[in-house]
This record gives sequence, C-alpha cells and structure tokens, in this order.
Amino acid sequence: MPKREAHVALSDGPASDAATLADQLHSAAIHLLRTLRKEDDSSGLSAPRLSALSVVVFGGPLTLGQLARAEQVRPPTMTRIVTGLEKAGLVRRIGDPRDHRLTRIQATAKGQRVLAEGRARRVKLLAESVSALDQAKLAALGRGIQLLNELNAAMRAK
Amino acid sequence: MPKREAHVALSDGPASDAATLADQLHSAAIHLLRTLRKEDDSSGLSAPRLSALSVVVFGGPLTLGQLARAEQVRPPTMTRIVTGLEKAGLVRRIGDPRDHRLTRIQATAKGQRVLAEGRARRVKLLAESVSALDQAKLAALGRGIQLLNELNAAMRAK
DNA sequence: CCGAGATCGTTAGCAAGGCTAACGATACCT
DNA sequence: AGGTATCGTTAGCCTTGCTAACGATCTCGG
Repeated sequence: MPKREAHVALSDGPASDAATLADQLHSAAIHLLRTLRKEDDSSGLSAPRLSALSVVVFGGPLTLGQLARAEQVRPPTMTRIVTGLEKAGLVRRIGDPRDHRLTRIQATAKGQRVLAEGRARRVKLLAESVSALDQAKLAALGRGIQLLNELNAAMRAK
Repeated sequence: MPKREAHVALSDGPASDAATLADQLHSAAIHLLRTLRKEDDSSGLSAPRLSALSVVVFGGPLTLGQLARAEQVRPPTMTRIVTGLEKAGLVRRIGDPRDHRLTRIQATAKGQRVLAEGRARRVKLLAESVSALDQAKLAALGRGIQLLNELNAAMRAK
C-alpha cells in the first residue's frame, strides 16, 4: 500500500491551535499505520481478507451482508473476499435454517489461529517501541490514546 | 479502503502494559483514518493519486522513479498514476535536458489548488472535534502526538 | 571513440479489489 | 395467492498492484 502524505507534517513539534494539531495527528496516524502495514505481508493474507477475517473471528458468525457493512464494502465485493477466505480454509459458509436467503460466515479453527499470529506479528514492532518508554511517557501515551478515542467518538456522532 | 480491526479494542480505557497500549493505539489510529478517509471521496481523486500528487506538490519536481520509491510502488504503477494525473491536468511531465532518460514530474497550479482544497476538507472534521477540547486536553493531545512521532521515529530506525 | 553494461521509463499482460446492474431464490405481508 | 422486499450471487467494468520484457539513453573500460 502506498504512502500517504509523509510530507504533510512540515514541523515536528506539537502546536496549540486545533487545525495544526489535527493536521499533525492525521499525519502521525498515517505514518504509524504505514509502518505497521509492512508487517502484514508475512501473514500471506491481503489487507481486505485479513480485515474481514478479523471481523468474523471477533464478531462471531455474521451474515454476508452484515460483514459487507462492517467492512464498508458492497455485497458483491464481500462475496469474493469470503470465497477467497473459504478456499483458504479460514472461514465457512453456513446456511441459516430459519431464513434460507442468508449465509452466515464463521471462522474455522485455522482462521482463528492465522489471525492471532498475524495480529501479534503486526503489533510486535509497535509494542517493542512502546515498552522502551519510561513511566511518565507511558502514562502520557495512555492519556493521548484516551483522547483519540474521544475524538473518534465525537466524529462518529456527527 | 475497508475497515481494519474495529473489534481489536475490546476495552476502551487506556492500560499500562506496552502490548495492550500498542494494541489500543493501533486500533485508535485505524478508526481515526477510516473516518477521515470518507472525506476523501469528495476530492474526486483516488487515494493513490491524491497521495502521489501530494508528494509532488510538497516535494517539488521529482523524477518518476523517485516518486515511485517515495510512494513505495513499482515504476510501472507510478507511470499509470502519473498518466492519470496528467490527463486530469494536475501534473506535467518534463524532460531532463541533462539526462534524457529521466522524466521530471511537476505539479500544475490546478494540481496545487486541488490538493490544498482536498486536504482542508479532509482534516476539517477532525479539526472541529479537536477545537471542542478544553485547554488541558489540548495540551495532553499535543503531548500524545509528540510521543507518537517518537514512536514512529523509533520504529523507522529499526 | 566505441561497444558493453547499467539505468530509466514505458508497454504488455496478469491478479485482486472496488463498483453498478441485473437475477434467482426466499421471505413477508395484505 | 400474489406482489414486494431482501439477500447473495453473477457478470462486466475500472483502478491499482505486480513481473517481464523492451527501447532509449547514459557511462565507462579498453
């Protein structure tokens, strides 16, 4: 996946006004994910498949439509992604006995294992850097994450 | 782009151990960018094109190869992206008088304008939420961003 | 000075992931 | 029972990745 706007953060230090802060946060988040994404390759799964698998594993059996909505993707796209995962033996299609229009998607044991391994590998790099921080920085980071979650909630509410 | 692991953050509050913190940070960053990405659509430019344009605007004239490396993409891919941007009138191909193998890519005035508008639109949503924070939270956010940049630098150094 | 090799961008051709449109099967509701 | 709504799939298109192969150009050793 391509880099996104490395060049946006023209200054490194934090600033006080909202627009600049928003800009820096945006840029920092992009950098973070770009770096972590490199670790994804080793899982052998493409990003969309990994993401869909993740939703299925953590969200329990879902219908294809629910999965498509969760992944912000159209049903035909999800059909193909699920077909790929199914061929790889990571998920199963299960018919609903009540409503025969539905197909429930369920993770296999292999799917759960593959996801867990991939996730661990991906966050490992970040976790190593985090654990090098001292106690004060760790606390500040925790506070920052909390604020980030607040911002996310505020934006979602709009 | 699809959602990535909304379900990873099983708890909302910050925690102290590095692995959990890393995990929550990962998840929060994903959520942030996913929300902001929705604003991209209105620019009429796809993500790869927007990103490449951004590098060209901020990084000055670059050769196609340099641009490809900056975007972590192979030359043939960049050839096509640049061709698309060129047809949209956002960049220009310029031959190098010294070395005729090179093609320099330069942003047009329209390209600069389109990028500026797109960026403003994208960060607007975030900036609004940020400006609703009180002074203490603003300071904490700034500190968090600073830490994020440190983490990014640490990971990049590895 | 010139021919061998390196470098650069493009072309050709493939796979994956996104979309819309259209369809068949099933469920629901009056 | 019949009309309508919903669900997943199929078909067909575009964009974005890739590798392989090529033509043009530069560079450097002899």
